[in-house]
Order: sequence, then C-alpha cells, then structure tokens
Amino acid sequence: MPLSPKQQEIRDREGLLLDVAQRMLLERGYEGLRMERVAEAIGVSKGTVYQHFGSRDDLVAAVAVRSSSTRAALFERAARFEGSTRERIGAVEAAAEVFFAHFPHHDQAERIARAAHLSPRVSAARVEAMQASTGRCFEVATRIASEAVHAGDLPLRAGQSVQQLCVGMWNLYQGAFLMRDLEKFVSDPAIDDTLGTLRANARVLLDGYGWRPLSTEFDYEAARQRALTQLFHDEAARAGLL
Amino acid sequence: MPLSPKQQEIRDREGLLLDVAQRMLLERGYEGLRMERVAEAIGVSKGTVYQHFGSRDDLVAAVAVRSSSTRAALFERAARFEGSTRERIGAVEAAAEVFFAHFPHHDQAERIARAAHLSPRVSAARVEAMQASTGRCFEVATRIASEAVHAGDLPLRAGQSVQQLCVGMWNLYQGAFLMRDLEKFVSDPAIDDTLGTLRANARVLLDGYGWRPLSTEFDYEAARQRALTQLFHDEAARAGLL
DNA sequence: TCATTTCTTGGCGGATCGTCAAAAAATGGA
DNA sequence: TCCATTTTTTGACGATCCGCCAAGAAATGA
Repeated sequence: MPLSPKQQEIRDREGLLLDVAQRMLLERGYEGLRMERVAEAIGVSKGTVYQHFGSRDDLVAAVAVRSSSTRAALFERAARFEGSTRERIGAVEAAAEVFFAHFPHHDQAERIARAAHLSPRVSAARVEAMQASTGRCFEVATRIASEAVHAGDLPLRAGQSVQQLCVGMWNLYQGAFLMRDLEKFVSDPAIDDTLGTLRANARVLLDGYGWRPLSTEFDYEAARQRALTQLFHDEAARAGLL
Repeated sequence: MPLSPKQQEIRDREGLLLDVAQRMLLERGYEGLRMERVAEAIGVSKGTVYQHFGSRDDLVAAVAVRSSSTRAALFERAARFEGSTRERIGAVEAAAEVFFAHFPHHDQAERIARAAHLSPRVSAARVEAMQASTGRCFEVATRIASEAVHAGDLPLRAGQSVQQLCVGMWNLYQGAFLMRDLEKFVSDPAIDDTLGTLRANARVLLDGYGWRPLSTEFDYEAARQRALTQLFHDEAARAGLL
C-alpha cells in the first residue's frame, strides 16, 4: 500500500537526520554530536529525534549501519562482474575502493559505534543490522573464493580456508581506514597513497595464496578500470578514481 | 636529584589512575568512564584527577599511549632476536601476539582516543606520544625489512617498498583486533582463532613478497616458539601462548 | 464535522564535565 | 620547632546535555 503523506514525511526525515548526524560526527566527533542540534538542523524538536533513535548511541550506530549497508550493496553489485574468479574478486576490491573514497566518515562512525557497543543503549536490531551488513560483504567474498577453489583457480594448502583468505583481505582493507588517520601526521609514500598500497598488498596476498591467474600473468589494472567503468562509473568518477 | 616523597606520590598516582581508567574502559566503555568514579577509586577528589589529565578524552588518550608504548617496547625487544631476517620479523610478530593477548583493552582505548582526536581536549603532547610509539613499531619492522633487502633475502619488485610491506603486516595485525569484536557475534573457525588466522595470513603475505626462506622451506612454528620462550617467556606464559 | 489515534513539543529531573576560590598540606629557612 | 611561602587538594558551582513524558497539536477516517 502507498504511504500516507505523513508516513512519507517521517520516512524522509529519518534520512535527513542521518545526514545531519553524519556530518556532525565527521566535523566534530562523538562529543560534537548533540541531539538538540541535530533536531534544530532539520527544524524539529528533540523529542522527535528520539522517536526515530532511542538514544544518541543508537543514532551513531544508525549512521554506521547506513553506510555499512551501502558498502554491502556495492559489494553485491561487484559480485555480478563478469570474468575470471580473480577478476571478480578484483571487482570487489574496486567496490571497496569506491566505498573508501566515497564515505570518508564511515570508519569514524563505525569506530564510535563499536566503542559504544557495550552500551545497552543501542537497539538490538541496530546491532544485528551492523553484523548483517558485514556478513553480506564477507559472503560475497567467500562465495567468489569458493567458486575459485571449485574451478581450480585457487589451490588452498592444508589448513588454509577461503574464510581465512577473506579475513586477510578484509583486514588489509580495514587497515586502509587506519592509514587515512595516519596520513595527517606521517608523510611516507606508502602511507600517503593509501589505496595504492592497499591494492599492492592485496595483490601480493592473493598471489601468495596462488589465486590464478597471478598478477604477474595478467593485467589486473585494466580489469580494475573496466570494473570501475562498468559497475561504478558515476561513483568512481565523482570520487576521482577514474 | 631524588624525588621528594610528595612528588613520588604524585607520580605513582598517575599510574594508579591509568590502571583504574583502563579497567573501566574495558568493562564499561567510554560512557562508563566517569571522572568522579576514577577519583573515588583511588581515594582522591575529582579536581586532583584534572591535575594529571586535562579532560576525560585526555585520560583515555593517556591510557592508549601507555599501552602503545608498551607495545613499542615489546617490538624493540623482539628486534634483538638472533636469526635470519625472516626469523626476526617473526619475532616481531610474536611480540605483536603477546601484546594482543596481554592488552585486550588497548584497541578500545585507541579507537576512542582517535575518535576524540579532533577534539581539542586531548593535549598535544599526548597526541604526539601516540604517533611516536606507532612510529617506533614501524621503525623496528622497516629496519629488519631493509636489512633483508640488503642481505638479498627479500627481492622486492619494481614499485614495491619495505614501507608497503610493513603497512601490509600492520594492517593484518590491526585487523586481528577487529576480529576480536566479531568473535562475540560470528562463529567461524577463521574468526574464532584470531591469532592463528593472523599468523597464516602473515605467512602468505611474506611468502608472497618472496621473503626467504619461505615458510615452505623452514619451520617458522619452531622459531616462533623459540622467540616466545627466549624473549617473552613470562608474558607469553601468563597469556597462555606457550 | 468530530472522535480517535498518532505525532510533536519543550520543559524537567538527573547526571556529568571542568573550573576555581578557599582550605589543607608540604616545603624550607630561621 | 615554628612559620611564611609555595604547592596541592578539595568539593561546591555553573553550564551543559541526555532522555523522559504529559500536555497539546496534527492527522486520520468514518
């Protein structure tokens, strides 16, 4: 059934609130996020904000969930890329890069949300949503890796698993967010070019696992460009990745 | 000159305050750290705490700095391990494991401190100390990697650098902290055995860079045990790593 | 039109942060 | 030992913010 005007208004408002909260988190940090200010910014009163989010931590978590879901959607879009299994995991990497460039605030919100994690003031549904969107990302990656094993592209040794490989990729990727913090203080080529370093290390890791064709046998830079153009043209262009 | 009794008392108190703050952060998170409670816990008043730490965020940052310095010291101890360059970087990995097991609160504090980073309420000296101790860790790793290049153990390709490799290792290691959070919610062998996964991926990465002898040519598990026993016997035993 | 339901408001209680002037303790020379 | 000076501690205070909730406003639908 169609939403009544009022219901639509409430729905839109939730997005506006998240936008405002997101900006405040990025600009002024956790302490700088004031519920009253958020309310003022979109012309409602504090009580109304609490209609949407049960607490400040819940609002922070909601910001994290939204961008986290966006990432999962990008990953799932990447999963539809056509090519070898290794080209397809490359498309997922491209999705990660797009997200990284497009949501500079995300790790800030997520970090804060996790720090507030123990807090019983974050709704259970929100916590679960957070887990779920991380799970979706992992699922995309593990599915491709499993296919690769099945197709004979990825010869795992004893004791290795696709989960392990995916954890490794995920960690390299999460590390890029940490590097971005360091950028502000340390000056070093490897730290300055965060995404380049991420790509390089991901290549070494996948080559190390023996995921064929190896980066020495194939031009993955071209494949990456193709993925960015085909799958994420608008976002990549706006983020300056093309 | 020797410290007067009063000065010594003040000095000791700083450590006690950090101990209390550390425990509260671990048990109750950022919101659970109350300045008044910290003061009460060691029998002084709130004002005295502010004599040591200019603000709550500053106290959190100080907790992070202390454990971060401890990590740097562990890394530097690892640097004195005798063996091939790859065995020595393995000793650094062992140091990272010891720290990981011994300071479960650290990433919590560091995450919060970084989130509060923009806050002007963290003293500049503290921010710098944080950067410095991270820098010390990197220095240990890059020095060993550089030696490896020089000795011909580590044949870097065009475009690769020791910094890049160290960033990769650091990211894998930092990722372990993130995995620890996930452990609470997801159940998977690769996530459950956080340190095992870290070791496995580190091996793949170093093998991928071609750091000889490769893990297929040498028993690094034995080397790791030797490093733990020789360098970190007490800490490793207490953390259940031996 | 109006009764009912849903939503919004803004003030209030409770709690914490960080300050500061007054009090207490420490210091060091006579 | 005494006491003037310096250093340190205290805890009440102003300011701020969170989250609640009862009263009022708006929307709904018969």
